[in-house]
Amino acid sequence: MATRTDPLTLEVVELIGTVVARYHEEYERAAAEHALTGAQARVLGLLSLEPLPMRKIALTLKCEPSNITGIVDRLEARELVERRPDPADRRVKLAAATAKGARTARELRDALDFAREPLAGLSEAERTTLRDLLRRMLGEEA
Amino acid sequence: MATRTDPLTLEVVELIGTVVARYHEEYERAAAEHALTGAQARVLGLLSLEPLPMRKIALTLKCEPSNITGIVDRLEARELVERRPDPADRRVKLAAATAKGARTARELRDALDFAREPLAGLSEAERTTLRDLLRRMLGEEA
DNA sequence: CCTGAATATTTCATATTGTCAAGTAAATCG
DNA sequence: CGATTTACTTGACAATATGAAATATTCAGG
Repeated sequence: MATRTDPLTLEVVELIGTVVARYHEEYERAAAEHALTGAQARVLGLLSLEPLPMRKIALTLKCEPSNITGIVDRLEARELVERRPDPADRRVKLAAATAKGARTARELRDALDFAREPLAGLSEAERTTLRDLLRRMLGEEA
Repeated sequence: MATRTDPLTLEVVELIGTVVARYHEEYERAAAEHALTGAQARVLGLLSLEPLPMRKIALTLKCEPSNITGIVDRLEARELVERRPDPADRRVKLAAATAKGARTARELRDALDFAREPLAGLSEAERTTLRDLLRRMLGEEA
């Protein structure tokens, strides 16, 4: 239990807190530039990879399915996303990014400079070390 | 610009995204155990360090001052925080954690095991390396 | 000192996000 | 076939966020 309070560990925890805060700021800023909220940007980002059932979006974002309905409604109203029937199961609605939505998602990703520009200051060997330490910190499943 | 798209950098960026998601989950979970929202927990955490003018809280959390009014209202209703006049400027109200609020903030901090337990799996030398890499990634000001 | 601009906070209107409970439609199981 | 489960939507409500307007106070210039 020595690691729970030793100064080094506390400092790393605090640095991670700073990383989290910085990441969020950047994410919200990038989303706002496209007149999207953070939640909308997250859903659009997911759907730009592949169409997903509403249920799956809720599971991924760990929120209630009823919440996703509204977010997709707003994205759909702006023609960034569309609902399609699932041919295999008529209960399911697949949400999919439109061409316009995919374009917006790409621009959003490009705008997300956080951790990309700062990482340029690290050598390849250092980035490898950082990757390995983060992987181990996040555990096996990551 | 090679670092903007090379696989190693993208993987590190993705790992950081995972860290951010995990941190948030844990933070919300810890707050919920005390029947607090994330925003309330953040404000209470700030005020447990020192009393602050409402304006300062808004600046720190990068949101509108009118937003803070409601959050402090709810914390005050639960006697976790109190508003005091600022003797130096009668326009200002200082929000301060009560004894009960300070206790809650401490429990909250202790419950925030994220990154503390996982870090136990890293040796001291590795934690030092991680700290230095994070510091450099965050830049001089961190 | 007095007036006008600036500052700190609150209030109000409004949008988004989140939860939960209830409702509808479709699939699945016995 | 009938009962249960699953997927999604709807409605009610709380919290959070923004922006504009209102109030009180401070401050700066004349």
